[in-house]
Amino acid sequence: MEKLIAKYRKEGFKLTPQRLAILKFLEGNTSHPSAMDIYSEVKDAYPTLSFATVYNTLQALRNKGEILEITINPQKTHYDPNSKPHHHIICIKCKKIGDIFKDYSKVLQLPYDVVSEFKPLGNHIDFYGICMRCRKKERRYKL
Amino acid sequence: MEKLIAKYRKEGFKLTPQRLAILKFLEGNTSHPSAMDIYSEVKDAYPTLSFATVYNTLQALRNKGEILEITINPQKTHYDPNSKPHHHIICIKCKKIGDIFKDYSKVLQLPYDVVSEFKPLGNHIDFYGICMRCRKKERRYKL
DNA sequence: CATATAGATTAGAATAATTCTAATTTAATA
DNA sequence: TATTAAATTAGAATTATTCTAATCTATATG
Repeated sequence: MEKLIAKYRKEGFKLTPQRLAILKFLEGNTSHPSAMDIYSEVKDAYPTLSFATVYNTLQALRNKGEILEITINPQKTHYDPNSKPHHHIICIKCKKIGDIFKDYSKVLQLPYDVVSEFKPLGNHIDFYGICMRCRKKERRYKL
Repeated sequence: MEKLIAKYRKEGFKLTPQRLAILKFLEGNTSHPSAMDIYSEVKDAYPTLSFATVYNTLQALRNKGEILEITINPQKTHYDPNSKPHHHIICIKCKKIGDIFKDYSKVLQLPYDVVSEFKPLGNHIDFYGICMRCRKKERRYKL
């Protein structure tokens, strides 16, 4: 965290208390929060916090490649502070999102007609499934 | 198309002229239109068309599994009338979306810790890349 | 063919996420 | 400590989508 902060300062990215609070909230966070989630949390410590600041900070971090946008939910964007490329698995019942750290690039060969039209740079997989909790719930109803 | 319409009628899905126009617009359409795209097009033939009808119809078709939602763009949902499972490749410059018809399920083995937490049901891959047109444009600027 | 009615359509209002604005404040530097 | 470019703020604006309640109509039935 300290190193990151020094790097930001060097880049001319001003470290305001609000931004530090947002960074702290995001650090190691695997809950895939929305802008609202971040706002609610940080607002407790900084009651004058505005959405503009949250969005502004998220945009800056996205441009730096420090966080990833998750667009699974058409209602609102979620953010993932883990910038290492990884994939997601979403429970089709409760929408819980799990992380998958595995690189499939080598096995994802694209068909010829696609390669001739696009130069591929990366990939992201959304797996769909049902999580433990929801599976247990389903069973309960069936019995 | 005729068969599909007969099927819909049997299911009690009323085939109004507006719906037929939407279905006709979507049939074989590979442009991944947004609700607005559909509205604009069909409005020409049915000037009283409302967004409610477009969304209502899209929702019904989605529930039937006839169309897929594309959530790549956080601004708005796009729709894909090709209900066969397939993947997408998105140009990071112009956002053009291409279709990829290939089943990668067999090579997408999930790590153990994920399988113990989720029962996987399906997957969708978004590839990122740069399309021909944008690559040509880039080259032009560099020279 | 006329009728009944469940379901569809409509205009416009409501909602919700996100972006914009313009005035004020502040982190970082000198 | 003063300077200033950049950040913060409240609140307005924007945009996609959903809701509402009144009206209309595709379909099934007599």
